[in-house]
Amino acid sequence: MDKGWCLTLENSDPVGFFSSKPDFGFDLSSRLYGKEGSGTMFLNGREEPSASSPADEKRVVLGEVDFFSDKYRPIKDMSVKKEDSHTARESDVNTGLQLVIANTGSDQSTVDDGISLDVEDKRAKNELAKLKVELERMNAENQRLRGMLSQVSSNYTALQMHLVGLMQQQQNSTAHDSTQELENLDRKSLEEKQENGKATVPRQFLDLGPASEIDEPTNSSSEERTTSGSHHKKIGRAESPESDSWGPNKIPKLNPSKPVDQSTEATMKKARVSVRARSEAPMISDGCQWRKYGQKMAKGNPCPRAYYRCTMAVGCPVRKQVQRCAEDRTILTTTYEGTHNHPLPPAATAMASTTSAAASMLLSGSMSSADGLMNPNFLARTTLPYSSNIATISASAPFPTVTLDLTHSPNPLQFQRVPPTQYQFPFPVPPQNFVSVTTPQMPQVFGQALVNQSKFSGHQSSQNNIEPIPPPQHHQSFANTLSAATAAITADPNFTAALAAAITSIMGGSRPDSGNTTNNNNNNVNTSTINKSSSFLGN
DNA sequence: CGTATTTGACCGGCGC
DNA sequence: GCGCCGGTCAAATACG
Repeated sequence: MDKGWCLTLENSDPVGFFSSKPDFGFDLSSRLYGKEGSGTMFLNGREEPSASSPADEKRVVLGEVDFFSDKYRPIKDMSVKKEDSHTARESDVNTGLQLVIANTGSDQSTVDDGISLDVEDKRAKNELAKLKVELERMNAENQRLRGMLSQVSSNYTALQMHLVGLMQQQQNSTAHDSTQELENLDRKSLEEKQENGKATVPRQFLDLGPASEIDEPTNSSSEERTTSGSHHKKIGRAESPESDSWGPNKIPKLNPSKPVDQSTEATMKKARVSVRARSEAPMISDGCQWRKYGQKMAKGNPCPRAYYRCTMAVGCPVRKQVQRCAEDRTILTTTYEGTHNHPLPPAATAMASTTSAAASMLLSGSMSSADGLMNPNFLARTTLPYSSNIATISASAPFPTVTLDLTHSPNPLQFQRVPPTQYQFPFPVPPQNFVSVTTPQMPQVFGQALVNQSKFSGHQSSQNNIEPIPPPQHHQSFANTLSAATAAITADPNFTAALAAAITSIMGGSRPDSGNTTNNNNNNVNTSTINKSSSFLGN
């Protein structure tokens, strides 16, 4: 094509013939330029030599060019004549496409060698393809590294928790409470089991959490929840040992005669994680499937509270309550309890890991707090220095509850008090790589969760979507928020217990998530609250 | 027709 | 002991 020629396409195609084509650009070799607005040109064009054509006539073949293979598939052959008016148009009756040729000496024509342009274009495409391949390779590598990091982190956590257990055991050996001794023995045996076990991650960590209960053996408040004979009818339905974890009936009553591990396990099961998030949807998306089994009007809130149970696996004990906030009905409070007894879809791992970590934090925090009360130094040096700083215990809640407030913009240093009876657990500022590194990693570390939720999501992750229902976008962002929350929680170097809990999930059987959750980020965990009942910590 | 939801009944804990 | 409350059950109903 001669210098000064400028070919443009105006797609007036009313039937969308061209608009349905890939929009990867134009083949510059033909010097065809898409004209957005009047109809985006999605086709590539190629100027074809036409021996018989006069100098003022151009023959242009429109076609598709495969981006990767660089193969060209002609679609339409058109020729245009240059006119004195500097502009010529040719319409195609079949497609409605208008090819416009102008002799204006525009800058597009600065390159007059179509062949060199073509070569350059191809080279660029090849380069791009190579880059893509490289990018994929890097991604794979990244995933692998994340897995390794997760493994290392898990091992570290296991070791640290083991150390904590040993230290506490030592402490207890001097201060003795028979129950404590029992607990220590229990921990030790559990740890030993762990060591002999398949995974490197301590399943027992979760069970160790509620140590505080044990620290307060005499008290009436803790105890024996589900296993005692009082509840009855529910036992039948529960197939897993954890199945009856939810319910008012299970409020702890300390029964010293019960094995320690049972009580601790029960406590773990009783731990709840509340997630506050803004959502117009009836439920937030957490990637699990739920079945509603009840709805009640709760006192002090005009909005009904809905009860759901996880239906992703038979006998899964996980329940959740969903209720709108009375003050701000755009805020949805979802409270989870229980541990899934099945693998979770990637989409569910964000919520799962978040809540699991939070619950673990709570439980371990209770232990630490209790220990801290008895042994401040120990506490300060071990698990939860933050909590020790603000660890005044609330006496109201029947269940230990962690509240993740995702309704505010991130303000890491802000300690926000939510319910009057709860105290805040300050998470440290998420690291800068919080989004790009930590978040994706978490799902790998935390394979299974304490909790999750349902069908609206499930598509946060590109692969393995179990949920059939495509999630609204806000669900996606919510999942990302959860990932961020998880990241924030786990970003706390002192938050080993949370890690332990999360890791426990892995042991729970779910395969690690590929961690491909991309981070978009409206993630904001600016606040977390811990609410510990009196029974939990003892007064 | 199978599954999910709704909704009133029921149960146990707790406070008075 | 009674009533309130939170939570669960299960029959009835709705839905696809």
